[in-house]
Amino acid sequence: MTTTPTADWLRLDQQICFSLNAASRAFGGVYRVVLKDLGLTYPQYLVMLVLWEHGDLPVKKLGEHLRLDSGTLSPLLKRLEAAGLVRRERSARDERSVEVRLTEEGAAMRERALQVPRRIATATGFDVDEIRALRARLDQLTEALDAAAVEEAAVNAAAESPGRGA
Amino acid sequence: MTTTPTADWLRLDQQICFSLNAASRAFGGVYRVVLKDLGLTYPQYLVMLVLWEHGDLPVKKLGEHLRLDSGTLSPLLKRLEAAGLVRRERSARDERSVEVRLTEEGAAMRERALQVPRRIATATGFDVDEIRALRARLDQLTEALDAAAVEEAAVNAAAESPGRGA
DNA sequence: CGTCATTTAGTTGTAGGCAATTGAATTGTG
DNA sequence: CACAATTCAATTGCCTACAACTAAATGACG
Repeated sequence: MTTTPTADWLRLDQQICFSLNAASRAFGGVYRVVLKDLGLTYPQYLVMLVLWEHGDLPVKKLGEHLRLDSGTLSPLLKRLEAAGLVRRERSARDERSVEVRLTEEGAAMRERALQVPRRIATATGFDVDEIRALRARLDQLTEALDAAAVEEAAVNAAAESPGRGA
Repeated sequence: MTTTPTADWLRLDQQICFSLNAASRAFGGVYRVVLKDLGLTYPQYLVMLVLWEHGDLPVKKLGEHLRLDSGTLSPLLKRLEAAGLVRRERSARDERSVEVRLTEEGAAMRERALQVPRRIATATGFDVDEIRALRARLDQLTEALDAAAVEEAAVNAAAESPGRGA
């Protein structure tokens, strides 16, 4: 049982989100180096991962896997297309939808990418089980935060227009 | 002891960095909502935290606390200045340096910000000790990654120009 | 004193991320 | 069928992040 003075709650080094941010950006640094020979940025690499795993997908599905919307994906996919790794084709069945397809070159890159996860895993200094445990913890955190964001948004909306409360 | 087929290493849901990214962005969502009445973005809030904790600081020091460089801080600080929370003044002793000072309004905002960490902590669904443990784990991860980035960069540099090896 | 390397902010260019809007296609409903 | 609501991708605008570069000021050293 550890009590903390209220004032200290504002200390930067107590903010979990700061540690999280720092770790995320540190990963960015490692990926930047490791992905350089593939010519990919980290988010582009994530898109390729999804395509390698699931095959061709509409932008919508891609976004669901990655939790990204079209505002982020559209320009990113254009860059992948310009790099020759991907084609974007309007679906014939549903003209609203755009299918993202791997090119030969994009599919071929998978082989070269196989070494990436191992290099990254090594860089973390964690073993497989530690990584798994941390992942589980983070996913749990994300779930709680997503739920809370909805809650908070509802509270805020109620505060702005005190319409019909429960 | 769990062996994983090499091919599976590319699976998105095995990438620790993805969980990390997702959590980081989920935090972003909560902070966006919680910080709305303060009119701050999350990185701006971090800057304010540092200033509240350490008082006026040159841009350089601010960047060291936050691991951000002038390319990120300069425009961000301009926005804080435009919002009236901060002043930027060329140091008299060293004209290269720019002191970032809290305005009355900026200092006063601290009171209103005191509630933020509690709301965020609640949103995580974790208790204080769980947060502390996760923070420690993440900081450890960041340290390992920072070290590895340097290693990898050295390897890459050596590969590009095979100059004098050890 | 003068020159040169270093330090410090700022700027530019590229790339994410996200909210809000737009426009086209599809679906549901009368 | 007609028309409204919905879905989907793209676009716009704003805010990070970071590499590479510029410009000004400082410090060290011959």
